[in-house]
This record gives sequence, C-alpha cells and structure tokens, in this order.
Amino acid sequence: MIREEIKKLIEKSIKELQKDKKLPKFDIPEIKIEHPEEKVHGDYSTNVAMVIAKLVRKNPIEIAKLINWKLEIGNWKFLNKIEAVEPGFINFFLSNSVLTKELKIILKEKEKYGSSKVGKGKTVIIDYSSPNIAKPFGIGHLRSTIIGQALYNIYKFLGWKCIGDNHLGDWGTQFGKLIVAIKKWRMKDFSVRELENLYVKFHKEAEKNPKLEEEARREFKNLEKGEKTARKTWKKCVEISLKEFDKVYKLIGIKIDYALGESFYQGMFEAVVQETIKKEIALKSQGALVIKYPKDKLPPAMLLKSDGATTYLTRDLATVKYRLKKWKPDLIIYEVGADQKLHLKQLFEAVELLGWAKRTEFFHVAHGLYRTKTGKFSTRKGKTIHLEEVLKEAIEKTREIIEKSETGQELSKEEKEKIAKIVGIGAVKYNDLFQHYSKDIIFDWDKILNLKGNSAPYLQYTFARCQSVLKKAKLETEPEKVEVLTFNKEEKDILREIYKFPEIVKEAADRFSSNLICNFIFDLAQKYNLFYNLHSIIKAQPAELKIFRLTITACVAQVLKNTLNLIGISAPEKM
RNA sequence: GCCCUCGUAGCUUAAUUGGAUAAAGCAGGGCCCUUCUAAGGCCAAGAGUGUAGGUUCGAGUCCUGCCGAGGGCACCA
Repeated sequence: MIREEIKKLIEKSIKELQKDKKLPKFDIPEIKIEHPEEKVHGDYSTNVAMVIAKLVRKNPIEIAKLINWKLEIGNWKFLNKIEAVEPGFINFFLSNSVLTKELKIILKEKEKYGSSKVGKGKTVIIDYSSPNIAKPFGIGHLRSTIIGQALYNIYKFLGWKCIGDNHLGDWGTQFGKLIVAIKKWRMKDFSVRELENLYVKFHKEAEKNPKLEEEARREFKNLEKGEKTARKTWKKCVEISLKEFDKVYKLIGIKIDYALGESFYQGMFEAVVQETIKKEIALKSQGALVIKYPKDKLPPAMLLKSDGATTYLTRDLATVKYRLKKWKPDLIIYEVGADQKLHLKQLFEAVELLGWAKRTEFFHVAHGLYRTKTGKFSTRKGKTIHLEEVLKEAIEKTREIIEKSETGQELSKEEKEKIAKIVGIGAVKYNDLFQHYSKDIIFDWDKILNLKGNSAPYLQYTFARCQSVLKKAKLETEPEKVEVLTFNKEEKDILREIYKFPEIVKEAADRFSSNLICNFIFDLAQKYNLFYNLHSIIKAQPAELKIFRLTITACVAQVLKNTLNLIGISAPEKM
C-alpha cells in the first residue's frame, strides 16, 4: 500500500538525518499520514516535522525542509513531487502512472478489490440485531441489524473469521408479564401483533394495579423452574416471533450465522453465579445478589433478583463464557443501543474481574436511538413504528418515481417491481448507515424515504448508469491497454479518489464506522457523475482515450458494487 | 441529585480522532437533455461550529464553567 511506503520513506529519512547529525537523537514519533482536504496540498501529507519540532524545540518548517531534502534524494518512483510548506507539512503528490496502475489493479482484482488479509487468523464475534421475542420487529432493531451486518461484511472482507450471533431476547420477566396477560385475558391463539397489544395492555393495567408486576415476576420464576404451562406458553411465543423475524430478515436480505438467544444459556446460569460468589465479586444485598465494583467505579449490578430469578446480566455473562470457550475470539462487538451503555460497561468490567478475558477485546457499538420529534419510541406504551410498514412505504414511493422517470419507461413490469424493492429497501438501509452510529436518528418519513442526494438510490443509479455505458460501448475493458498518462481535471479527480478504497475499508473496521464507507462512495459517485456530464465516453477520440474513459467507468462501477456489497445494498444493472 | 452522550448553514449530516480556506445532501433561487440513464449535472446564496474562558505553532475536535437536548442510575431488557 502506498501509504505504508511513504511511511517507510519518511522513517528512513529521519534515521539518516540523525546518523548524519543533522537531527539530534530522539525516538521517532508515530508517523501519521493523511489525505489533505485541499487537492493543492497533494495526495498524502504528514505533520511529523511539526511533531519533531516540538520534541527538539526547533522551527517546524526548517525540520520539514530538512526531511524533504533527504526524501528528495531518495528513491521514489511512485511520486511526482514532494514539498515542504508552512507551517511544517510535507506533502506528497502521486504520479500519474501510479494512479493509472491502480485502475489495472481494480480490473484485475474485481470483487476482491479493497479486501485484504490483515485479519487472517483472527476471530470476531458480532452480536447484532437481537430483537425481543413477543415484540414486533421495530424500526429500532433495524439499526442494530443493518450496522451489525455491515460490520460483519467489512471484517470478513479484511480476512477475519466472523461469527454473527443474533442474541435474541427470549428470556426474562417480559415473559412473566405475557403469561400473566394471556391467563388474565384468556387468550388461546395469538399473533405477534396481539402479543404486542397484550404487552401494552399489561403495562397500562400494571400502572393501576402494581400487583401485576409481582405476579409477572412470579411467573417468570416459574418459567425458570421449568413449570409446565409457563414453559408451553413461552415456547409458543418464541415460535411465532421467530417466524415473523425470519420474514423480515428475508425481506431485507439479512442472514445471521447463529440465533442462540438468551434462553440457550439456561443451563449455565448456576455455574456463573457460583463463580462470582466464589471469586468474591458478588455479594448479597437487600435479598438480591449484586456485583460490587471496586472503589465504586461503577454502580452495583444485579445478578439475581431477591426471588432468585436471573437478570440479563446473568444471561450476558453466561453468553460471554460460552463464546470465549467455543470460539476463542480476539474481539467481540456488541451492536446494541446506546441506552445499554452502563449495562455493557458493567458486563465488560465483570468479565475483567472474573479474569476471563485474557486476550479478547470487547467493544460496544452504542448506536443512537430512533426518536420521534417528541421523545423515545416505547414498546411498553405501544409507541413503535413497524419496520414492515416503513419498507412498504419506501417501496411504494420508489414505484412512483420509476413511473415518472425517463429510464423507467423502458422497463418491463417485472423489472420495475424488482427495482422498486431493492431501491426502496436500499434507501432505508442507507439511512441507517451513512451517519455516525452514535447519533440519534429522529424518525421522519420524509428523511427515511429520501431517494435522492446522499442516498442509496443515488449510488445505485450511478452504478446502473455505468453499466449502461459499458453495455453500449460493446468493448471489453482490458487492463493492459490502459496507457493514457495525461488526464483532464474530472478524470484526475476520480483517480485521486478511487485508490483510497482499501484504506477506507480498514479504517471503517478500526473505527466500527460504516459511515466512512458511505462518505467515500458518495464522493466517488459524485465525481463520476460530474465527469459523465462533462465528457463523452463512447464517442471519445482517439481510441486510447475511449478505452481509458471506459476503464474509469468500469472501475467506478466495480468499486461501487464492492462498497454496496459491504453495506448490504444491491446494485441493480438497470433502474 | 449523580454518571454518560450529543449541540456544526432553515433542516439532516461530514470533517481522516489536534492540522492547511469547516465539506455535502435536503428545502428554496437560476441554468443544462439534436451526446452514452435528468433518480443526473452546473452556478449563486447560506454557518465560523450552543456559550464564556483556557491549553497549543495550530481547536468543531482536548480541559473548565454555564445553557439546551437525550440516555442511564437494583428487582424491564
């Protein structure tokens, strides 16, 4: 990778300068290389000179010039120019030949372009989606599902062994509540919708009659003890819900390796509890068993309720134990809402206290929550928006646009239907991915159904446009034939962007940020569309120029496709 | 009350985790299909980053106070 080579060059130059006594002895600081925002500052730039200047108390620009001088007498075929500028940056300009070479690499590696083997031998478990049984699949769970899946794809692309686990909320007092409700209101047969209504009704009643909560806890306790009717009702709820979830997953094209769920760990709760007592991490408090953190670093966390029933901490601890043993992961990513920050902190800290995690890193991708303009969605109060409803609306709106669009006229009925589906769903997904995960999203029908500008349809459209051009050109792009070494501004802008893709993928993984990939690809698509509007491709003369422009088109299409793949959005040939 | 996030154009967000002139999209205004997909492109207008200080060669990014929004704080998950 070019970035690494530049880094090595700089390091070498500094060492040589130290040897020549032009620079005093010091430990070479971490060399940060970035892409300058302004094109006039080159393709890469570093601030080492300024960092060193601080270290040795000298003028930054002088140090920069010194390093620059050393660099310039070095050997660097891939660069066109190196410069040292105020206040002390060193800028690197890539040569045209290295930019063209990247196109050849893209055409050669195709769907593998951007992938790498840096994760080889490493395992990551990604805990995502994790809807609660007996509740409908709300818009809130979409974030975890979509972002989690994108992270899964990204890590896999980088050579990691990935294990996706859908940690279903299929155990807990909520079932006690349902069992009470089902008994009380004599339900025999029910759907997920009705279960949701029951849940809401229960909470409404419980406000007037607090005894219901107690009853629910008793029922959950019964369930944990294995009482027959409780067990039967629970099972039924789980089955109905799973069926419903499968429908949703299928619709949005999500496949999760495992769906073990909280109930899977039932047999392990006792052992976990015993271990915490033995290691003197947990103690009795007001009849319950809680973990007290040293120096009150964190608030105490409950392991067992006063009636002896488990809590979600018990279940999460058991889950960690199981995962560590079964998969020996290097990293576990929890793609879970920000409202669980404290809980997961408590969990990670408990794991630390138990001494389980010797070599495993834990990370909580605490995504912001969907909110209404007035507040939070609440299942308890029945204030939710169902995902299916959102998807249906999105597909419907897409249909309307297809009917009105120019390109839509040439499509068959089946094609239109297919496109409406992938574009509509893509738009909803992209809405979750393009902004940083930590931000709350205010639910707004207009925004989530946005089909232009920075959106999935824009990218999909650009891809379809490339495909259309390539098809009409009736010419295979052959990497060897690309010999053009002078570019116009728009061509160069594309070339100066496209090679960043492999770097972006790595960064997205490091920072758990799918939005970086979205930023990158939107930028690239914009640059391509500008180029497309200004320059003729198929009619370009001479022949080499035509081939060159077609190659750019093929490369942009390839990178668009690879990116959309990573974020789980389909790339249509036509739209 | 305590703890944790977040405050950037009218709206929704970027900003390579301390770098160079804060970047886009949407909405609104003007323009571009006798050329390959106009779900596209161009131009103009629009903020100095909630607020007051501080650290730094350099702050949207770090520190402190204040204001505002959201989340969490033992028997929901």
